[in-house]
This record gives sequence, structure tokens and C-alpha cells, in this order.
Amino acid sequence: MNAKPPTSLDVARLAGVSQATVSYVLNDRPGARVSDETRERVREAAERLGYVPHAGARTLRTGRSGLILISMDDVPYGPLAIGMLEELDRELSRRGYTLVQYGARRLRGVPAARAWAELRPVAVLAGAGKLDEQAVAVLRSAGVKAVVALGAHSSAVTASVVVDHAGIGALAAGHLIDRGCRTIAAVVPAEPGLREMGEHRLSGARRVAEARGVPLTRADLPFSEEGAAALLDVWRRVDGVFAYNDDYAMLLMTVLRDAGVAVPGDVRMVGCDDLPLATLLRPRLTTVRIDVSAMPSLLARRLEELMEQEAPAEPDHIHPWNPVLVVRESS
Amino acid sequence: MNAKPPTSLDVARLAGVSQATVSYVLNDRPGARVSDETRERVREAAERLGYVPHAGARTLRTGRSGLILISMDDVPYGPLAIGMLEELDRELSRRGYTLVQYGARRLRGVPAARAWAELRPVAVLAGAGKLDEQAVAVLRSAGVKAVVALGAHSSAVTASVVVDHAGIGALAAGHLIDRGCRTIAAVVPAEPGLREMGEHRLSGARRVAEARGVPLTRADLPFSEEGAAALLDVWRRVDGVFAYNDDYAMLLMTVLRDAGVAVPGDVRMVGCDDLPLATLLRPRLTTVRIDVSAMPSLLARRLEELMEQEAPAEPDHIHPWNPVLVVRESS
DNA sequence: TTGAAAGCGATACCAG
DNA sequence: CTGGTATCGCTTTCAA
Repeated sequence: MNAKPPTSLDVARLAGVSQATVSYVLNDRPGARVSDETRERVREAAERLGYVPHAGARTLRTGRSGLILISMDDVPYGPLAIGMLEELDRELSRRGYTLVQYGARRLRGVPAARAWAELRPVAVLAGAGKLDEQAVAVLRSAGVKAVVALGAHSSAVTASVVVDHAGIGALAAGHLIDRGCRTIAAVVPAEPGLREMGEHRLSGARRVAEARGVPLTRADLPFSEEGAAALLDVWRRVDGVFAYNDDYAMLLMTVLRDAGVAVPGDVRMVGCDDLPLATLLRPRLTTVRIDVSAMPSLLARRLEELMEQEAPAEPDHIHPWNPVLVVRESS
Repeated sequence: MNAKPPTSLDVARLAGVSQATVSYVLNDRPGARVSDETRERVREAAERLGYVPHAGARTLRTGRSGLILISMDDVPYGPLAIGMLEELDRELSRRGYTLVQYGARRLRGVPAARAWAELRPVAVLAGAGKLDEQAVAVLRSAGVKAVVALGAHSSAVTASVVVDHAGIGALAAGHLIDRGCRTIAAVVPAEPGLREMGEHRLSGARRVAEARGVPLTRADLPFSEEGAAALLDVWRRVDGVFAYNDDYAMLLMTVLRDAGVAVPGDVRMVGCDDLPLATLLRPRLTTVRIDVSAMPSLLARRLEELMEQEAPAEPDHIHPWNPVLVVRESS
């Protein structure tokens, strides 16, 4: 039990060949000419010993780790994000990389970058908020080829994946106005983790509302019945609400029903995410669905480009999703 | 841009000391007596160069990586699990370990173990279904000190964290019977990822129902209104339902309302998870809340024990949560 | 108080 | 076709 893990030298000895041959065989090096018989012996010896190569040693020698780090705290919860991550993992592992989620102990900026850099990953994906200019510099100098910021707006300092929250708000507001709404409200969650996204969605809604001459009220809403009830005069004053997402929409619909405000009769309602609960509400909830199916392969391709090329690329961004309106009964 | 990352030797040269001194200073080795002046010089040189140690090299030299791997596919979605993971991360990083989520490309058994073993982690947490005896052996022989299976029942081959799904079902069924239910149904989700947990919850409910002489019907339910409506005769035949979780409870409550079945008048309903939506439903949903607050520190402590000791421990298990009934209006 | 040097495991160059 | 061996970056023992 306490024996140290077998090394390639152990395999070599057991097979009666040199370490070099073991390496050639186990990695199928194209240039290497090793007889089929030796190949077999090496394979068998490795099998017998339960040999597993030491990633750290390999990294040290080759200078490339094949590791791609993504910061855990920057992946939103939910089946959508999880599915995307799984797909991304598949794409990347097909290309020979290893995707790993790293907690980084809620660090940000340079300290976070240092923690990531110790692993000498070949790429790092992290929330735009964690990647300031110096953090990116630390990563670059540690040999990270691709640094990609994840966030609601593109980063000035590195490549980024921007998620178009403003577009969601715009789509929702446009729909409400199309339906005849003359004054609308947009919810911004009071929860710290959600507020920023809420503000981006709001800004998109505001842009459309202004363009079409419809007044828009911002409603800062904590997720609680009391919070929603406290804003009752807001909901009574408008005839359309973009509720930030489906959860908030459900909250509002419950509170409005208890208060005798009819949806969509008195106020039309639009959510976002197309959660399962959207079709379970009565009236069924109109919502914005986000189609992220294109994102994993797009991102994987972009990463590969960045990782293969020598000089760091210009800060650019990809925009890998697409909001789609799903009209149901609440609007 | 293309310069290689600075090494400890670079730092040493810049500070005018030896590599050894750099190592002593940067790791504050207790035994090392280095003058404050040299200390300062070394620190400054490291700073100036943006030096970040190379984790792989350190692992190679010391034989310990400090890496703890947890398989991504075995962490359920949802804020609960995410919060737990964050807390666990904090606990472990406080102790000097680095928690990392690894996708493992949906591998299982020996291939998965090999992939994990390459990183020479000091501990691996993975779904019980992925860890057969040989997989555990591979990990052990790669020097992994702690192998912990995550699952609904304890593993015969290694230590495990078992989540007490049966206890949840038992609690829910007991409550329904206390409320006077004479025939109850328990939902088992048809979705592949959920079915197994559903069956464990069912078995707990069944145990209690049998002990108290109440007939229990198993209801295999896909998550859709049609699926739920197809089983209407089941819901009409019973006077209590344990709905597997809050999402399924919401589905059922919607379908029952549409069909004119009153909750809790005709049938009492209990969910699980105490999601935000539970209090938004009308009637408000009675549910089983899972208190996982103790789990991260418990698990971290257990891991630490396993990692420090030499011989692999007997397969035992910890049981780090606690179902609690939250009674509302639906029951 | 500091330095020289061995060695962790794998790779790849250069000989044979 | 195969083998020796230098090397990657870091820690740590032993000497100075």
C-alpha cells in the first residue's frame, strides 16, 4: 500500500527496455521506430504495474500542461450553465485539453491570478470582474496563452465572452410595447450576485423604451413577498413588467394575484430563462429563452486559436448566444 | 511576451542569493535562519519579476500536490450544492489544500481513475457509481490518500459520504400519515439523472408506510404536464403525495388544480428542498428541507484525517445532513 | 547565515 | 531500432 507509484523507469526495467522507449511507445510518437514486439512488452509491463504518467513531471518537461482553468464562482448555477460546461468539457477534451473548475477561494485580481498561475494552465476563463490588467499580466507572464473574461460587457484588457443581457431586456421591453403597454417597469434584483446582470438587462429595456417613447420605471426588488408587496404601487402604475427572470416573475405573479391585480389583464409580464416553471404558472409565462447551444464549440474554437498562436491577441469578444422570445399567456 | 516565466533561480540571481535561500524565504521555512535584509531583497526580487512558483515542479519534488479532485458530474445542480461546495473549498483551502472540479469527460471506473491519477491528487471525491474496486486501486497506487464515494448508499470499497434520501422519504411519508392520510403515493422521477435518488426516497417512504399499515403507490413521473395528467387516476385514488421535490410538487399542484382536485382538501402534498417557489405556491408548499450546513466542515475534517494517515482507512461513511420538515399549507 | 548540488518523473535529443 | 542522458523548476540535505 505504501509503495510509491510506479514510474516510467519501473516500466522500462520490467519490460527490459530504456525509459526512452517507454515514452515513445506510450505516447505513440510518430517518428519513433519501435518493433511491435517491444511495443507489446512495454504495454504489458505498464498494465501490470498499473502505471499512470505523472502530469506534473510531464508539464515540467514539456512546458505545456494542457490544463484549462475556469473559475467556479463565475459559472452561474442552473442546468443551462451546467449543460454548457459539460459540452465545453467534451469539446476541449476531444482536442486534448483538460478543463478544470477552480474555486480560487473567492480571490480576485492579482492574488487570484497567482493562484491560477501556479498550475501553469494553458488557458484561464474567469469573470471579468476578477481580471484586471495586472491580473492578466501575471497570467501572461506565467505562460498562459489564452485569458478569457466572462461577463456582461467586453473587457478592455483581454479577450472576452460577453453575454448579452442588454439584448434580453431590449427584447422583453420591445415585446411589451408591441402588446400595447404604455408604461413599463423593469425589475433589478436587490441580491448582490444578480444586481449587475439586472442592471444590464434594465439598460437594454430602457434603450428600447426611450426609442419608442414609453416611460420605464426601475424597480429594485429583493426576492421576498414582502419586498414585492412593498412595491405594489409601482405594479399598479404600470401595464407591463419585465421581471428580470422567471423566478422573479413567479414571485410577482403570486403577489399580484394576492393583491387582486390581473395578469395579463391589468399588467403584462415577461420573464427570462424559460425555466420549467414558466409553463406551470397560470397564466403561462411569456419569457425570453437564451439559446446557448452554439457557445461551447464557438468558445472551444476560439480558445484553440488563442492557445496555438504565439502573441496574445487583441482584446476582442465573442457573443455566443441569442435571446429568443417565447410568447405564452402572461403578456 | 514570449519570455519564459521567471523561475526561482531568476529570483535568486536578481537578489544575489542562492536558490535555496529563495525557497526558504518564500515558504518561510521555520528552521531557516535568514537575515531580515536578505529576506527583503528576495521578496522584492520575486515581486519585481512577477514570480509565481510552478506547482508541478513543487509536486514533483515534494511528492505531495495538495490537490483535491471532485468529479463535476457528481455534484448536483442548485444553489444548495453550490453553496456547500464553496464552503468546502473554503475549509480545505484554509487547511492548505486546493479543491478542483474535474469533468473527467464522463468517464467512469478505471479510465476515470487514470485520468484523475495523472494529476497525483491527494484526495478524490467522486460518485459512488464511478468508483469500483479497481478504480479505487488505481487511485491508491497513484498515491491518492483519500478516496471518497459520494452517493445514496455507502460504498463497500472505500469511505463514503452518504446522503440520506431514504430518510427524506420517511419523514415526508410519516408526516402525511400523521395528518391522517390513508393511502399515499410517492413520485419517482422518470428522468435518468433523478430516478435513482427517487427510488431511495421511495424506499424510505415505503418503509414507514408499511410500518404504519398505509398502502403506498409508486408513481413514475416524467416532468411534463401530460405525464402528470396521464396519472390523474393515481392522484385521485390517494389522499397524500410525496412529490419527490418542490419542482415536481409544483408540477402536480398545477395539474391537480386544472383537474379540479383540491390541495390539501382532496390530497395533501409534500415536496422537498424548500426552494423559494415553495412559499410562492398557493397553497404554500410543505416541504422537507435539507440542512447541509454541517457537511463541509465534517467532510473537510474527515478528509484531513484520511490524508494524514498512512494506511487507507476501512470503508466507513459519514452522514452529513439532516432532513427537517417545514410544514406549510399544502398538507 | 548562506550556497552547492542531488533528485523528483517524464521527454527528446543525439549516439550507437 | 533502441539506449544514455540532459533537462524542466523546485525543495532539502549537507557543507561551508
